[in-house]
Amino acid sequence: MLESIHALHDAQPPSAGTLTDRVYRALADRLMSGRFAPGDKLSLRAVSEALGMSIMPVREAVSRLAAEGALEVEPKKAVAVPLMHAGQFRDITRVRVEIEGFAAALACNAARPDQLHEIEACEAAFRALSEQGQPDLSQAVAANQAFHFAVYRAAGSAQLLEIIERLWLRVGPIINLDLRGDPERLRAGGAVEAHRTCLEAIRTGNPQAARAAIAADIEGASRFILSRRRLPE
Amino acid sequence: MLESIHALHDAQPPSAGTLTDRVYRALADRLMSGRFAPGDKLSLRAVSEALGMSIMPVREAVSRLAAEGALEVEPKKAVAVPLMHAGQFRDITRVRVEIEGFAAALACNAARPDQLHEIEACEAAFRALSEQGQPDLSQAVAANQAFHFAVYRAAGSAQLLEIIERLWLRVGPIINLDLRGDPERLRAGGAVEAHRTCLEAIRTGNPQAARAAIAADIEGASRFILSRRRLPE
DNA sequence: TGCCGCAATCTGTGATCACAGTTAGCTTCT
DNA sequence: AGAAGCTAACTGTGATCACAGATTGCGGCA
Repeated sequence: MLESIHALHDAQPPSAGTLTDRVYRALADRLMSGRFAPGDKLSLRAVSEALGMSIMPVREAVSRLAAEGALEVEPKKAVAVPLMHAGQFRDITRVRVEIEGFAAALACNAARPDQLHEIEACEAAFRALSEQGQPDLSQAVAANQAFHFAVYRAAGSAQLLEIIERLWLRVGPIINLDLRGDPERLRAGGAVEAHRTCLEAIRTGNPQAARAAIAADIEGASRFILSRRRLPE
Repeated sequence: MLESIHALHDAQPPSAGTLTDRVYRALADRLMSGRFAPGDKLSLRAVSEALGMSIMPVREAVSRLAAEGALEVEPKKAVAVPLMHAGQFRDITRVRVEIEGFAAALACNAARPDQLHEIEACEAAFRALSEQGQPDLSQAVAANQAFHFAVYRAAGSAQLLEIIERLWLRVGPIINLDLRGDPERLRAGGAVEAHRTCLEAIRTGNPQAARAAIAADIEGASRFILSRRRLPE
């Protein structure tokens, strides 16, 4: 079983909404930021005890995440973070390039000034972290995510944003677990340059360039991960 | 309350999977094909009684659909099919044009011979239905859906297919409820021509044409629905 | 020493019950 | 007759219990 469950209670108390919502956010956050690894198993009872509630809210939250493909639940078997074959990873990468690239292109024409400022701040924060000698990888994961979603939010499409969130829920355990564990990724992947190029494209209103920059970022990370050959098949 | 719930038991017994899965499929099918209208209310207890089970499987299925945005559930209030503002509908249409267009483009290079045959059969079936004097609108809805998903399946991307299914789950109550109630849509929308053009593009391996044809189909239906001004805001 | 098999434990699934907030209809008062 | 206020029924949420299949590890046999 996964010991990190026992740290689930450390989540800040947003206390908003139902218990189910709280469990959902806690699990989703951990999946997206790579604090769960593919193959990790969860137990409804263990999670519910760690969170001090009955299993009812947990099973509903898990059920939602399973519906989104972020968790895998086979009848009578422990729920698990899905394993992903290399082929599936290539497929989801292709889809991300198209969809997240589209969002970046939209952002060029739709970003309000305050949103542009936020994107600039996120870019600067991520670059600052990357240039440190011993980057805090956990912060780097968060900063990278913050930049991407600042861009996607600026696209002004709620539908698109939800779709992208679901994609990240699925690739988070692969992308961010990897990033979290390897300082080299920050340099080799070329993420810093891609972010800078993307920011510049949004600033100057160049949709094709923005799309290309996001595509380069996603494909760079993908190549790096596939080159490790840790994915089955 | 919605009387059509009482007809839920007429679903063919796939009997596969858990009770929750069966309920999920039954509700999803009805949403996607427009047999639920925006604003319709559901009761967990009513559905469970109509299906002859406890409310447990129903609430899990509903919870999944709510996570996908296909149903709306506010605490302590009845579950409802979400209302959609005109602005939201325009947004989702824009996203569908991009994503479903991308799938059609992929299909041009990825469709196997048997998949091309299936697409051809679906196109012919839909055209035959449309050319009848008194088209069976219920069958037309199903035939239209069959054609689109034959194309999207041929794209060979499981990720894309899931995303598109979720989009249809959300627009189904609007698109298909409308189509189901108005014979005029079959003619005015230009769906038959769009399907033929799309089929021809896949046959000849022309991704841009396929993308344009799907875009024309989606936008045609969207224009028709928006012109009715039945959507709030 | 190594492998097979059984049994205890753990898994999610489903039913039933209790509860608090919402809704809607009826009664009652003006 | 009409409107206001109260009550009764209905809503989803959460807890607890029962069950059957999967898993795991221990014990015995070769």
